[in-house]
Amino acid sequence: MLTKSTQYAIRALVYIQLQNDEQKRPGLAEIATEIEAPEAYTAKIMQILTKHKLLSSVKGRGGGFFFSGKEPGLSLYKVVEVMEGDSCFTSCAFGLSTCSNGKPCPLHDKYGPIKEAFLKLAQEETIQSLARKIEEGNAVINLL
Amino acid sequence: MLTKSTQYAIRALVYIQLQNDEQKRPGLAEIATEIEAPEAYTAKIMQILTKHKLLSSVKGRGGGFFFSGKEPGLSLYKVVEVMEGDSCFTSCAFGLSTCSNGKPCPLHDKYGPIKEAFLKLAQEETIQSLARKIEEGNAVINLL
DNA sequence: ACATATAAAGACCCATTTGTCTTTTTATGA
DNA sequence: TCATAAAAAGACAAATGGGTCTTTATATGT
Repeated sequence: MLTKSTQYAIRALVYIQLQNDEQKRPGLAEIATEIEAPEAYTAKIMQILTKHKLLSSVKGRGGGFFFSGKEPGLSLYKVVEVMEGDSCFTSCAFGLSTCSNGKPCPLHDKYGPIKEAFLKLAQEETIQSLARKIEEGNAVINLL
Repeated sequence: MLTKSTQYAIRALVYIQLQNDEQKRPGLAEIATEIEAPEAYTAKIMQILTKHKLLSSVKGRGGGFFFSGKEPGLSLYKVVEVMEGDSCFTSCAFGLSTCSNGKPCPLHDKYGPIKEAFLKLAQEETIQSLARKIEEGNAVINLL
């Protein structure tokens, strides 16, 4: 499972993309309310994201968060990597650091493909592709 | 990812099954050493497992842990459920409590099958089936 | 019967994640 | 130009997961 921080990050980024698509740059307070996350904690998460240049921000009056068109699609993989590292894509379900094709743990053959599928999902889906699903009415991001 | 406690539990149970297959009942110290886990912490985990009757134990001289033949195969699902709950099998990747087929989050359709596959794995594989893989030389549980 | 080896129980501690509060910086609109 | 709205930064607090230590209960071999 992804950590709560990662989930907040993904929800926030998707919300920002949706707003950007309507020529708006949401601010922290608005984002936190919308994704149902504590405001101060959301601030921390946004700081991590901007520090790693996953999106842009401007301070001061009329400021807020946005994707500068320059950034290409932002994969979920990248977001997860920045928020919690990539161990959820790589580590052995048994917790064996030595687990490999040569020295497989008893779950290696069955769990491997699942991890693969998850990695593929994270690499192929982007904040933008998720936002599009919502815009096209194929998904919702309603928390209530 | 499974928690460290769950991983310790699975490793311990598989080791006990392997020893049982050779008519032995390993004790706490031996188990902890073998699975490379802190002894006192392993004790806590064993207490949880016995309290939930996932395996049996005897105190005193010559005591130790064992599966009374009565217990049928012990699924990984059951172990996970006892150790950390079942949210890793059920919860939404987006962290939306409302996520469902009717109100799908943007990852619902692609992540659902992955969760399904993981659940199936956990329900079908048992401590005994894992132990058998090791006995048949198709897997190892070596930590070094 | 008893000493002893062993599991069980409980109190405690540490690290990480999650979350809050206060202060500082900075861009911008009036 | 300058007051102010906003993000950035940093210190702190709470909750949880992981881990240790000490004491208690009990089964068993002698």
